[in-house]
Amino acid sequence: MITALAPSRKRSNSARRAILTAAFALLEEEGFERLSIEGVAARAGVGKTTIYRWWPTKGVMAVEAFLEAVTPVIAFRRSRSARADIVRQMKALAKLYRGHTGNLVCQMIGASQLDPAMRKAFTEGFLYPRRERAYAVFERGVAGGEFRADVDRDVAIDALYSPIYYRLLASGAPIDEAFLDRHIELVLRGLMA
Amino acid sequence: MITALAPSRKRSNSARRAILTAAFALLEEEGFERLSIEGVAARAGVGKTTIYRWWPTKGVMAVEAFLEAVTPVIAFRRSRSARADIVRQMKALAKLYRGHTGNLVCQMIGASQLDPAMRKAFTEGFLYPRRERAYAVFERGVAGGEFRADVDRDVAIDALYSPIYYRLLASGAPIDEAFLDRHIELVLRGLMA
Amino acid sequence: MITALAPSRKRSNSARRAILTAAFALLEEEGFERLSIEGVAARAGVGKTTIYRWWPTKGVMAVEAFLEAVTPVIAFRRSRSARADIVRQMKALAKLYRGHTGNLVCQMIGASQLDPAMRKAFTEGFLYPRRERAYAVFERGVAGGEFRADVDRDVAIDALYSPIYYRLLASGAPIDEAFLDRHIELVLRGLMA
Amino acid sequence: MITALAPSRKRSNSARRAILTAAFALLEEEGFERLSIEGVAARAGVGKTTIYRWWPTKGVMAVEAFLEAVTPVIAFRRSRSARADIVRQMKALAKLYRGHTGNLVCQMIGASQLDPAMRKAFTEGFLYPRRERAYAVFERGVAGGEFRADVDRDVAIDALYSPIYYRLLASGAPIDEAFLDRHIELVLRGLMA
DNA sequence: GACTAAGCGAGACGGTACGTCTTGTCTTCAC
DNA sequence: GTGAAGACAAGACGTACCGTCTCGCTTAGTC
Repeated sequence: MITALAPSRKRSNSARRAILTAAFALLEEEGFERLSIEGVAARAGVGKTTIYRWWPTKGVMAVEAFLEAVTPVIAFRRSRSARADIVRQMKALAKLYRGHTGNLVCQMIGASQLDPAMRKAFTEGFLYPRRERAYAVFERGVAGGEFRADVDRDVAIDALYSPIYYRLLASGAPIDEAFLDRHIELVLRGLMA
Repeated sequence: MITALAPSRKRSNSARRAILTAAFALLEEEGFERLSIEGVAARAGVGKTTIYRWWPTKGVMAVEAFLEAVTPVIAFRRSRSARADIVRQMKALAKLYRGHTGNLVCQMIGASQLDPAMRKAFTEGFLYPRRERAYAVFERGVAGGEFRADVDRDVAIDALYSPIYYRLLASGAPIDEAFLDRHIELVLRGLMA
Repeated sequence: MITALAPSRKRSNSARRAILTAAFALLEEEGFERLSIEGVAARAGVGKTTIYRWWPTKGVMAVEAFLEAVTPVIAFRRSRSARADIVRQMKALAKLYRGHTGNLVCQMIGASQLDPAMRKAFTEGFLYPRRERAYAVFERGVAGGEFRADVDRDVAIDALYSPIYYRLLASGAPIDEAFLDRHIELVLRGLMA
Repeated sequence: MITALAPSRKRSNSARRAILTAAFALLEEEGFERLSIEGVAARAGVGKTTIYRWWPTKGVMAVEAFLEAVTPVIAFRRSRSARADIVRQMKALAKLYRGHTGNLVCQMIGASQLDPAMRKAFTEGFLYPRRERAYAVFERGVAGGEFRADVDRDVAIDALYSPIYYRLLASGAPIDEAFLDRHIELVLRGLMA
C-alpha cells in the first residue's frame, strides 16, 4: 500500500470553494473589469499562489465561478410541438438575459474576446451544453415532420438565437416579447416543413 | 449678447493625429488588452494628459483610432435585385470579418462590454451608420416588391446579420460561403414576398 | 538721441498684488511644499505666464509674498542700556518665532536650501535688514562702553541669535524665556566690557 | 498567549542595500530636489512599491541613505583639556562642513522643514547621537573644573555649535578658522570656570 | 484718435514624478 | 509538505504640476 495520502487534499477543495464564491461575489459587486486575483485571494482568505496554481487566468476563474453559481439551465419542455417548446424556451431565455444574468453573460463573452483561454472555457462550459439541448429539440421537430429536413441544425439554431446575442452585445436594442414574436415568426416561416 | 467665450490655445490637430495613429498601430501589434495609454503617449510623442483631456477611456480612444483607420465601408451595390445586393454585401462583409478586421471588431465589441462609453462610441460610430445602409437596401426591396411589406426592418436585418456576429464572438464556428448560402436561403424564405 | 522707445503696456500692479496675496494665503493654508504656481495662478485669477514673467521660481515668489505680508520688524527699543534693548528684542523675536511666523520662517529657510535664488531673496530681503539693526544696537553698546571693543560684531550677533535658529530648524528644543535668560547670560559674560 | 504571528516572506536585505546605495548616489549627483523615488527604483533595479513599503517619504529614505554613507563621526579626542578637545573637534567639523558634506547636511536640514517625518529621522539619527558625545566632553570639563558648573549643558553646546549651522543654513558667511577662533574665544569666556 | 507692441487671461502642450494597484513569481514559516 | 501570507520586480493607472507655447483681448503710450 502506498497510502499516507495528505489530508491537505480536503483543504484544497474548501479553498476552491472559497475562491469561486469570492470570485462570484466580486464579479457581481464590482464587475469583471474590477475583479482581480488579488482581491479574490484576500476575500477568500487564500494565497494568490493557490489561485494561480489552478486557474491560468482571472477570466477562466471567473467563468468557473459564473458556471457554479448560475448553472441552472433554461430547460426545454417536451410537449407535442417542438416549435412551441422552442418558442417557450427562447422567451424564458430572453427574460433571463434582460435581467442581471444578461449583464453577466455580456461581460463573460466580452472579456472572452481578450482572453482565449477564457473564451474556450466559456464556450465549452456554457454555450455548447445549452446548444446540445437545442439540437435535440430541433431534431425532434424534424423527426416529427414539423421542420424541414434539409436545414442544417447549426444554421437553424444560429438563425433563431443569434439576434438575442447580437442585441445583448452590440446593438443594445430591446429583447422583448414583441421582438421575439416577430423574429421567431420570420425564421420559422423558412424553417417549417 | 452673452458670449464671453474664453480665448485660449486651440486643440492641436497634429497631436490628435499622432495619438490615433499610434493607438491603431499598437492595437494591431499588441491587441487591445495590451494597448495602454502610456504606450500610446510614448509612441505618439505626446503627454498622457493630452490623451486624458480628449478621451475618457482607452476604449473610446481605440474606437476612434479604429474608425479613422478602418472606415472603408462594405458598400452595397445597387443592382435590380435588392436580394442580390444584400447577398453580395454579406459575403463581402463575411470575407472581411474572416480576416484581420474581424479580429479587431471582435476585440472592439468584446472590450465594449466592460466599458460603457466605449460601447456607445462603437455602436454609434460603427454599427449604426452601416445599419442605415442596410435599412435602405431592405426598404428598396420592399418597395420593389421583392420583400414582404409586413416585416419590421430591424427584425429582418437582425435575422440576416446576427449569426455573423454570433459566430465571430461566441461559437467560433466558421463564417464561410457554405454557411452563408444556407443561412441566407433560410431567412430569405421567410422574407420574400 | 536714440529714443524711439516702444509704446507698450506696463506691468499690471493689480496682477502682482493678486498673485502675492494668493501665494501668501496658500502658503498659510497648505504650506510651502504644497504651494504651486498653478494653484496661485488659479486662485489669483491670473495666467501662469504672468507669474513666470516676473518670478524665476516659486520660492522667490513665496519669499516676496512672505515679505509683503509679514514685514513688521521686531524693532529694537532705544533705552540707556544696549544690553537691555537686545535682551528685550530677542525675547520679542523668540515669542514671534514660537508662533505661526516661526513656522513660516522655518519653511522659508528650509526651502531655500534647495533653491539658490530663493535663498538669495530671503537672505537679502529678510535676514540682512534685520541684522543691520542688530549691528547698530551692538555698536551703540560698544560706543557706550557696555560691550568689549575687541569683539567682531558678526561674531557677537551670531553668538547671540544663532541658537534661536538652531532650535527652530534643527534640534526643535524650546525657545522659551528660561532658555533665553541662560543663553544670553552666558554670551554676555563674554561680551561685556 | 496572543501571538499568532503571520508567516510570510522576509524583507529583502539586498533590496534595502540597493535602494540606499542608489539613493545616496543620486543625492550626490543630482541633489535632494531632483532625487525621486522613481529614479531610485530604476537605478536600484527595484519596484517602487518596495520603497514605499519601507519608507514613508523620499526624505526619510534620503536620511537613511545619508546616514549609512556618511556616518563617520567627527570624534572628540580625549586629552587632558576638555576645552582643547572641543576646539579641535569644532574645527574638524567646520572643515567637514565647508566641503561636500556641508552641502548635504544643508539639504537634509532644509528639506526636513517641509517633511516632519524626515526631520524626526534626521534629528534622531544624526544630530542627537553627535550631541551626546558633546555632552560627555562638556561634562568632563565641568568635572575637571575647566567649565563652570552652573551652565546648562544644552545652553553651552548650543552656544558653541549653533553659529556653524546658522552660517551654513542662513547667512552664508564663511565658517573659517578665523571666525571659529573668535567665536570660541567669546563663548568660552562665559563658560570657563 | 488711431496705432501698436507688450501685458494679460486662458489653457493646450510635452514631460516628469507622484502614490496606488495589480500581475505573476518567489520565499518563509506554521500546521 | 502543503499552503497562507506577503515581499518582490515590473509596469500601467489617472493626477498634479512643471515650464513653454499659442491664442485673442486689453491697455498704455506715442505719433
